[in-house]
Amino acid sequence: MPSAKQEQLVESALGLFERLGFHAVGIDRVLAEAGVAKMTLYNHFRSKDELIVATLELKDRRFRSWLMTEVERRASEPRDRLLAIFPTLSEEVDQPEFSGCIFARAAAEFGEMDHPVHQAAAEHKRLVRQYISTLAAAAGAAEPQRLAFQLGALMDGLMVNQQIGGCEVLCDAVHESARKLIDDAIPVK
Amino acid sequence: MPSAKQEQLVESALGLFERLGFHAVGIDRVLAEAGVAKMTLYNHFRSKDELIVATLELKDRRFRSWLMTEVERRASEPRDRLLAIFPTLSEEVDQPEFSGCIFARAAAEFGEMDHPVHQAAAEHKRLVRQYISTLAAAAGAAEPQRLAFQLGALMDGLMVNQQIGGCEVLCDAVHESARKLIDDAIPVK
DNA sequence: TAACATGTAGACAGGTCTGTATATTTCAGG
DNA sequence: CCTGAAATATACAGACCTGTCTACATGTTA
Repeated sequence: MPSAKQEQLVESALGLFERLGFHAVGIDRVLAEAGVAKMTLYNHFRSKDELIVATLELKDRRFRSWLMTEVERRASEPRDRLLAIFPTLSEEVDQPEFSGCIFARAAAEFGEMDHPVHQAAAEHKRLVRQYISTLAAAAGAAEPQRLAFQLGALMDGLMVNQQIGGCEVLCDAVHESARKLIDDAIPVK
Repeated sequence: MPSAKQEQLVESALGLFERLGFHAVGIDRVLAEAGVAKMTLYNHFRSKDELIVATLELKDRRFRSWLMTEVERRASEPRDRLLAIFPTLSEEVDQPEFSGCIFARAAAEFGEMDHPVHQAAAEHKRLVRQYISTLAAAAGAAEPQRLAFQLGALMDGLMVNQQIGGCEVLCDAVHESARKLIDDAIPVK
């Protein structure tokens, strides 16, 4: 049972880290935005890194919940749901304040594979792939995990390129890529 | 005509930034590794940011030159060269010390679009796309730029996922994606 | 030899960062 | 009303950061 102050801390931290990056945001700034004293932070978390991991775990739950809800709202057949991932994601990355995939950024800023932050990012990517793989299996893909890797890579490619220098055609081109891969991997009934 | 010391600075900086990140590496560490005095740095560059831009420009030239050389060595027909991009890139990302695309990382650490570092990263992605687009046009693609966006996104997706948590099947799955996209966009003669 | 550009060494200013220590306040439950 | 847990304000240590400054060494060229 997380306290209210704890939630507020993680919430503020997530917003700041998403906008400005992990190393670029100091603890004092998080505290000011959350309206919380420094000792309160260090009562709930052992270190800044532990706070970062908590923000990634929150974002992971939130992102996957949002993705699944949205995908299931847009389509009912597993095959159509696979395809619906990309218009859904496009809506997200088209937001003007979109600042890239926070998990990719976390893994980049904390490069050592055994760092807890890096591992939290890796776990998120794994879970997203797992969801895609489940959909692909339900849709009758011969190699659902393989398709999950392919679509996962497309998603990350979309986010990276959109953040570096967005472009009208990008989202549509990536969506078309996904359609071709899905069409090829899952025979139409 | 860049001085020898200047080249040494950029070279050391590139190595450190690739391994550890831009914010994580201080100037003193670059100076120690390069064996150069601090004033020498500030005689050649106005700021650390300017040094970072120089390292990105060096890496851009080096990466594209390597990519083109390798691709042209592996195949002679434009269409085969497009396909050869992915085994070539796979060789790079399979290195144990691979630490992700430094341009994506730069754009992540310097999020503001108008920051010189961000712009240098964007310029690199644009130039890579331009190369792909040229190959695609020579291969007879109907929409070479569109294919370039698709393959560029695949490249970034490969690099992000390999760095976050590499996997045997990833490179192969992405290569297969590229093959399908190319087959679909360029009719076999 | 003299002038000049280039690089070196090292201290320093002024700021930031994480994490700790201390002393005080708030507030709910018995 | 009293006790105790939780949060607060604030100062601080120790480290790191970028960028500047000064004084000195080196080596090339005229």
